[in-house]
Amino acid sequence: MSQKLPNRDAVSYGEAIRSKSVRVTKHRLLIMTALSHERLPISIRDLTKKVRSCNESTLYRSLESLVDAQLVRRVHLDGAAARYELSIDRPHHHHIQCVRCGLIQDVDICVRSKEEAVLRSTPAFASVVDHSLEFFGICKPCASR
Amino acid sequence: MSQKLPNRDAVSYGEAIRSKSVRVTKHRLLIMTALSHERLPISIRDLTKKVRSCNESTLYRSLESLVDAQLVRRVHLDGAAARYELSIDRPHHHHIQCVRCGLIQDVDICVRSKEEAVLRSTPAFASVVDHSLEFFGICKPCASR
DNA sequence: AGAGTATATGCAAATTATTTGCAAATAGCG
DNA sequence: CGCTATTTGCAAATAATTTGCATATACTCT
Ligand SMILES: [Mn+2]
Ligand SMILES: [Mn+2]
Ligand SMILES: [Zn+2]
Ligand SMILES: [Zn+2]
Repeated sequence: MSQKLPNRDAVSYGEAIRSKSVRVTKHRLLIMTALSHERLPISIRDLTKKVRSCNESTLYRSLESLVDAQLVRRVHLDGAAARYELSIDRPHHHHIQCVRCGLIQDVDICVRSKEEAVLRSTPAFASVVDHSLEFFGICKPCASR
Repeated sequence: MSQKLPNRDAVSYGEAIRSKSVRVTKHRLLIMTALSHERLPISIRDLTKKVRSCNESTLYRSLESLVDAQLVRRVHLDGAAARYELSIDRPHHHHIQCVRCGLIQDVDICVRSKEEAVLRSTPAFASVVDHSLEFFGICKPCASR
């Protein structure tokens, strides 16, 4: 799971962005490149430290666009702030976080195959377009302490 | 799925709370009773309107305790604010929300059976204690509009 | 390449969400 | 009932997210 960050170049992200009919801007490229350097979902607060040239409002607005375009995923773990990670270049996945120390790791379990069952059980819905899935546990160091 | 709110009395919630070695207070009983009247996860902002006698700080702190005690679940759907729902009196479940209109419905699909696989794929973790799972889709009215 | 238009960004301010300190109130225990 | 650990109210701090508006920029068309 995870690891092996392809670290593509900005041009390549430009193509990815354009293909979703989202405007390719300097900031969006910077944001996606910054995210590509992260191994785990990062909060906007932390991202501002990595993309200094980008105003915080722009971060919020750009990430919103990128999430809509499915180039980035928004993840809710502990704490009130959302975190973000690239959703291209690495396989779709989810996370597990230690409730004691906050450690986060990727996990490759997914529920996409359950979407059909979801639709069967909720006749009010016509389709499933996305899902969020996060596990919480206790990491080994915390368990043996 | 869902529906059929047992609407138990405060005494009964008192026992549930005590059984988790959490102090039984007037506010906690009021909060759990208020939650028992909700069909869907509710934000703290909305909950303050239902539990007028309870200070907002108390709501935050009480809900934190109740979540820790697993009597309440915290749910992240659209928007920045967390929502809360009782986690007793009705079976463990998750939700699906329409990305167009915000409609929320309960879903009985779950991933508990995948926890073992999660542990196998993340050797750094000793146990899984919880998970969050939410689906997003398009409801039929929105789909045919 | 240049003009025109829709969209993005900076900046400051507003709003919303959550957390905290501390004194007073209360629950649980004997 | 009296004691002690917790909880609560209140006000204030902090954190997170959103918004208005003037300016800058991306993309389309010529
Ligand atoms: Mn990840
Ligand atoms: Mn529910
Ligand atoms: Zn998935
Ligand atoms: Zn579940």
